[in-house]
Amino acid sequence: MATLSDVARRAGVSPATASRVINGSSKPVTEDLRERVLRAVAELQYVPNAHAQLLARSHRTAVGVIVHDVSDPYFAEITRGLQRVATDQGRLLMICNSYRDPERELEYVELLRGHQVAAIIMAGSGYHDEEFTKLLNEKLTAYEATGGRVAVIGRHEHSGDAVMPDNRTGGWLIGTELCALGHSEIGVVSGPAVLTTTTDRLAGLRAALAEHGRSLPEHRIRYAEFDRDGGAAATAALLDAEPALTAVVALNDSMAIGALALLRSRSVAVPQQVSVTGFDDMPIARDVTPALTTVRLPLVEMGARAMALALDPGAGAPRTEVLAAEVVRRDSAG
Amino acid sequence: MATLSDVARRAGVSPATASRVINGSSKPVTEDLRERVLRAVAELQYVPNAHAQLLARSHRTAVGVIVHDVSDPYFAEITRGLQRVATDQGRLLMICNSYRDPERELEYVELLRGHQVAAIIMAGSGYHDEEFTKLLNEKLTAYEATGGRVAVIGRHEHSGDAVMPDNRTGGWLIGTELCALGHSEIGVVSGPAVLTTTTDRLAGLRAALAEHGRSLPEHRIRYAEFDRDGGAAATAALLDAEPALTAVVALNDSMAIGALALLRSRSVAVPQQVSVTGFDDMPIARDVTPALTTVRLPLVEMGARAMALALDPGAGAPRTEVLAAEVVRRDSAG
DNA sequence: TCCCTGCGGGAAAGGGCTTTCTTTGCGGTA
DNA sequence: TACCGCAAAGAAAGCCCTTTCCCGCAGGGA
Repeated sequence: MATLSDVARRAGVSPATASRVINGSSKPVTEDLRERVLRAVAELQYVPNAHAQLLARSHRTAVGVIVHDVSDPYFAEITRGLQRVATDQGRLLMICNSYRDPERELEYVELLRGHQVAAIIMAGSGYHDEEFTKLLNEKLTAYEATGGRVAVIGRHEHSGDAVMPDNRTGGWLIGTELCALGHSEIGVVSGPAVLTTTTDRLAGLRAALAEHGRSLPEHRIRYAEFDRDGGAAATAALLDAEPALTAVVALNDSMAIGALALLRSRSVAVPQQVSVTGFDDMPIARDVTPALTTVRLPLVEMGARAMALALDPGAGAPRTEVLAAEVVRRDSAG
Repeated sequence: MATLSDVARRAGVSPATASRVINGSSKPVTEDLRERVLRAVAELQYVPNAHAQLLARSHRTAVGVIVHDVSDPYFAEITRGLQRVATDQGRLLMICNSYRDPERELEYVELLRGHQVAAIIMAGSGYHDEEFTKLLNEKLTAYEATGGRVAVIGRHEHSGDAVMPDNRTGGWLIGTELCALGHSEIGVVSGPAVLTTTTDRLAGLRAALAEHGRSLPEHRIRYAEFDRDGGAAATAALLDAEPALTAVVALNDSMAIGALALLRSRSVAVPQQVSVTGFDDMPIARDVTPALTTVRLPLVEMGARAMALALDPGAGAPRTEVLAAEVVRRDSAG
């Protein structure tokens, strides 16, 4: 592996000069030397050692992102927004998948801190777990104490800059929608109960039903993983136990797609026999059949805003931006 | 930001000892000192500077991955396979999205090389572009010359270890399938013509049609981006120009989903009036309506194999593993 | 008593780069 | 001719860690 001094030696200059040429330093270098350096670089196929560079200039420039799983469309969209703003500002992103493992989230905070990132952005739900929340907050605070910036998307525990999708109102909206459509026997296909996203959405839904004089007993809720197969399994269990249901509220679109698949396999007509709704409005929601009635969250914008917050030091007071949810009416609820 | 010497000073030991404790070195350290060091680490919230570590131990351990877009399910699946093997071997992955921009691919090769990765894996299609191919090969070869390992997924230009999905046979299979179903008026919704994936799949398809005495004239092929919207647009153009078609072959599943959406919007019944097929068998293919008849590629396995090749030095001769495609019959073709 | 061995700890040499500070050499003024 | 000032190049001091090499000391055998 060729080093900078190899280049310098070959060009007959000092490493300092070579460095200046390669990095386009503001310090002027005569055309002759500049050319010799560039030739040496090409001949040796020299590529600077990124670690050495990053060590030498104590320039924090990259930004770390912790999500549950980038290949999940929900986070893919958020990441797109993050990416856009980051690229505009010439910043590199380090993306880490926690796969919803709190332990791994803690590890990644340390990893990113060790990599000297300028900011850490945590996307995804918080956990109902005091122990973990305390630990995470400690680590984030320690990071901030050394000049790092933190922004979170949709978790309320950390007291700092935050972008919050309005999950509660979203739940309320979809509940209101179903009541307006005349449903009273409503079941819920829910994500894990430890996630704050889940409980927020449930709380909104519950409030809407209460306003219409309906209740949501615990036995009409099934908890499972926040993915397609979880949705299918929860729907199956729910229908077996509660055959009278006329509507199934899935707490995200992936689960809703699982619900649709299960209902199709049992030849239950949607929405004629049972209505199904989702949450998030991922791109695929319009392509399943029937097209999914769901709650839209401005995912890309959430990402963009979070990155903007993270990169702008701010005045000191923590900022919170709440982004509104809205119902998207398609064909799966009637 | 606390440094190792801060820790050492606070614990009253030398940096060497502190380092040994923190990294669990094989060299023994008395219980007393070990404890003092650990206490200092906790008190100072010390996190080692990753760049300094990576520089000091000239240990290449991370692996770089260049894909078109991880949030595209095709690459998401491949990445899952890569990830699995990498994790098993305790390796970190650096994932880079080229967004199908050749320029960016070249940049990322340099970036990864600069980051001292142990191996680079390139997934996704090659380009029909001699200039670019030559440049890329030069960069990869230079990287290999310094001890780096390279494995590619599905591109034939680089002479090294490779995992190859059998795109040509896949195209042949789907063509044969449609002929068997009695179709003779077949149109193609294709990805960009510069991608080798596209031309391989087309070639197989063409061969199958030829075997059944049918041809595939150029005006029955529409080229567009390899995504949903590209698929919808190409299908619209194709149907307008060739109203007699009874089958549309999309060259990947995303495009097929776009085709389905467009046909639905025009109230064309699938498969009664027009059959549609996809390619790749992404997870969502079974959840659209009608469920997609497509060609399955073992995406996760492709990733796993590629990582295995990359991490195993091999005997010297380049290895190529071809992974077979198979038809998955669902409801969109009849 | 002396020497050797072995173990725990520290000093110091990198690892490859950036950047400040210093030096050198030149043209121009008094 | 002597001196000043400036521009361009080089020397060297870090950046923060790991790891080799060396040293001192205690214990055991001769």
